[in-house]
Amino acid sequence: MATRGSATGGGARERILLEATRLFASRGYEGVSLQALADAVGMRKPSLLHHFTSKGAIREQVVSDWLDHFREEIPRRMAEARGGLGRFAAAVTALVDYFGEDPDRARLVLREVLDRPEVTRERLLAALSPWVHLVTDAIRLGQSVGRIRSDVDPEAYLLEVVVMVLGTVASVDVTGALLGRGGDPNMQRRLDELIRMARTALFVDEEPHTGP
Amino acid sequence: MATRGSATGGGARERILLEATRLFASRGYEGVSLQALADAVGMRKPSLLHHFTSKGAIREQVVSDWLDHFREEIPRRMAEARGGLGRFAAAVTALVDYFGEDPDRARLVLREVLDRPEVTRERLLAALSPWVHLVTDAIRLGQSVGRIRSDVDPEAYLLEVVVMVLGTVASVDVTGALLGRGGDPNMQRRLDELIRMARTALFVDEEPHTGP
DNA sequence: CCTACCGATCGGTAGG
DNA sequence: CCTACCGATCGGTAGG
Repeated sequence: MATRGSATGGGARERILLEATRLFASRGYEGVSLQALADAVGMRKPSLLHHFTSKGAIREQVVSDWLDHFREEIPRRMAEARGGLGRFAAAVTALVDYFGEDPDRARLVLREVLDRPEVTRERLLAALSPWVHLVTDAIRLGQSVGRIRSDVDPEAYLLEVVVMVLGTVASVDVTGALLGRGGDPNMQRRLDELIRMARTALFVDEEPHTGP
Repeated sequence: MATRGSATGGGARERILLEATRLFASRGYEGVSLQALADAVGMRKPSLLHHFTSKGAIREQVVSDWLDHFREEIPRRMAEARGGLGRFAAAVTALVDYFGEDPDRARLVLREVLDRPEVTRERLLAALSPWVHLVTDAIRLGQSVGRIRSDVDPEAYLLEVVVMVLGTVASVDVTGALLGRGGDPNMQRRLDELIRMARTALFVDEEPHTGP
């Protein structure tokens, strides 16, 4: 995807997309002017439009770059995270790590969901359908073997976990204050509880997760 | 709160706030111009500013009206929802009902969280702190009696449930499509699974919830 | 990647 | 609650 990949010098296109992602995530698409984006990148406004045909085109590229990244990153992390908790923990941990390491990712997705429900629905449907089926098939398998609670609704369960991860990461600065003192170790505390809830609500009995 | 309460005729101020809530929720504060708001209300743009000193003042009023409503509505519903599931189900059901009956409420809150983290943190902290303590005290009590799982993190658990409710309601149009065919009964299906997850992750053993 | 510039729309004011 | 109008900024273009 990256044509140059240098730090700050080369790859104007990449620098534009990087700043656009950060700004769109924190202020929203409508809240970011081309002028503000140009300032952040370090060029004049019309120069942006030599790289992208319009402001909307920048948004599309930001979103589709993210979707590409997500689509390859999540399965990869799931594959390498084969610990003692099985496929479930690998999936949830991959999600938590992916969004946790850059909350802007979660904010960007939530904003697209709020700002453009129809467009975003179609995009997510196309990109995530295979992945959803992979996970829900695994859940149904676990149910037939008796390891997973029979009253779990596989698709709805998965979506609830995703919503919980996205919402938690995106809102940790705001909601973390309700926990008590302390800076942002609250993030980890929230994610720990999230994982506990997801695990407890899924498996028939508590796993002795003594593995790696 | 309503000074007149008539259908569409009286209470210009209320009509402005109603339309502003809907528009801010669906397009975001930056995405709604005073002109668009004036059109929706059915008056000219300068007339809006005879009722509110600025666009920002409209936003403040929308948010604080919502906070007032939320603060009185949630405890009220918790009080009257004394079914067989105890305080927990009352709280979660009150939350789910409150946001579920008008998804714009959830969208508005999420947008404020994303758009103005600092301001929103202080506001929610002031408004929700007492309510948070009420619920978490009840959880700790349940833990000491052995009815609630000892590994539950009370504050984090509550926030995760709130995040799940908000995220689910706000995104149901988008994420519901990943469930399968069907219109919006998916909303109920999602909320059912949400409640099941919240309950299972909280109580030591499954409740035979045969009560009302 | 720049200067110079476009019409349209922004939030808001004057004045009645 | 209106008409008329303000300077500033919006996304985008011309032309090099």
